[in-house]
Amino acid sequence: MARNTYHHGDLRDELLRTGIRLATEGGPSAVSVREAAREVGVSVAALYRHFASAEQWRADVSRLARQRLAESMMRTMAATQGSRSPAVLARRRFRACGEGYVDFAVTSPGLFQTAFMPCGALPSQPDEPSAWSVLCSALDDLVEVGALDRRMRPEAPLIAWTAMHGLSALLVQRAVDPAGDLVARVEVVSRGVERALGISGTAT
Amino acid sequence: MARNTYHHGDLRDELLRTGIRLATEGGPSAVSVREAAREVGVSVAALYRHFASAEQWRADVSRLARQRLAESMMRTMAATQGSRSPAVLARRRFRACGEGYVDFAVTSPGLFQTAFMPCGALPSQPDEPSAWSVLCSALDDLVEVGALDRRMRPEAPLIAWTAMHGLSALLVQRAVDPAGDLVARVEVVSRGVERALGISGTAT
DNA sequence: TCCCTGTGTAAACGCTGTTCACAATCTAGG
DNA sequence: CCTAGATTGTGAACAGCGTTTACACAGGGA
Repeated sequence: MARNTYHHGDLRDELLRTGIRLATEGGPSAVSVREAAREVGVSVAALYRHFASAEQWRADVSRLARQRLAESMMRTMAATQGSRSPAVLARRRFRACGEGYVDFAVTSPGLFQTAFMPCGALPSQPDEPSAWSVLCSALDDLVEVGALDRRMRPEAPLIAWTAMHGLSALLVQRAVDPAGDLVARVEVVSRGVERALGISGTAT
Repeated sequence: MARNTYHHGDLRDELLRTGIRLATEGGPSAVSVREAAREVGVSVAALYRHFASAEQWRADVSRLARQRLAESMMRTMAATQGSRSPAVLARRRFRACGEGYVDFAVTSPGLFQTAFMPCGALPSQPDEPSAWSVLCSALDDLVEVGALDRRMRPEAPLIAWTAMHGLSALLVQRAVDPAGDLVARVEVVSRGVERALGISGTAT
């Protein structure tokens, strides 16, 4: 980390990585220009060679955080064990999709809040992995195996995303008391989404 | 507003009201101690006679904002026109409950973000009106008229709240593109919640 | 009347984001 | 190789923020 040359060579990326670490440890308010510069061992003004403003830097950190969220969802989905039928596998993977979302929020609340903190334009590049695209691919699989009615497909992502994001946000902000059983709540909301989408075979 | 006496007499409340106004106009980042003191026409340190810290003041402003949210829901519900049967009235009022939530978020995004900004303990006093209690009374009405299965009642508020809060949060943060039709999205999520809860008579 | 408690003030401290002139380094072209 | 220019990092300054401190003003009870 400690550089030996005058020119860092990878300062922009390291500032972003440091921002992610600060967000993970202390939440949105902890991701400050001066702290990041201190951690990297560089002058404060150096950041302004790579970002137009602190706000721009924070927005990029936030975008990276959303990317981490999508990766968490993909990891949880990938860890889902295959079953006999592709139908129950698709349903399990859809479940895992939402569980990965909530899991990311509760295990990294600071990073989750940073991912959705109020900062300018949220829409990410269309090519990079997003929670939306991961969710959509899971829904496509459900349609493919016949577990989700094709006519429901257009409105499905909004219904699923709002439910899981709402649960995550309220948990992170302790708006629902954190003493309660977490997995039970995730189960309740997951089954609610499945009923809302009319996903067949939810009896398991 | 401009006081004539040395002692203000109502400074605490006016600082809270000013905080609400600042939040409404500029969002969470605009609600600062110095700005509030400037607006009220008082010294900065005066605030510290009434609040332990800026964080405490902000937390109280946030609690007031959540109260405004609950009031918005109640207003929308109260404006719902009565119908022939109490059953359709209860369903309409339940719809209005969620619509009032989302409406508050999109018409006062700064205040909504302030209501749920990351600041310490969110749980409000049990006696004051909260979005949760308003929602619960609407659900009780649904059970009363037989539109909602009593066995669904315990998990109903979590399902309904997470959906509406998620939609509101994602709309406010522009995570779903704001160009789309707003009322259509609210409709989609509302119907999803009704299917999730198995509310009868959703064909209207 | 006097004093004491409660409330508002002014000034200072360290923190933040931002900008400036300047210095060190890397890179192209001769 | 060597120099000119572009790129990247530095240090100092500025204003704004939250917080604390010692002090000034007002009102109520002995």
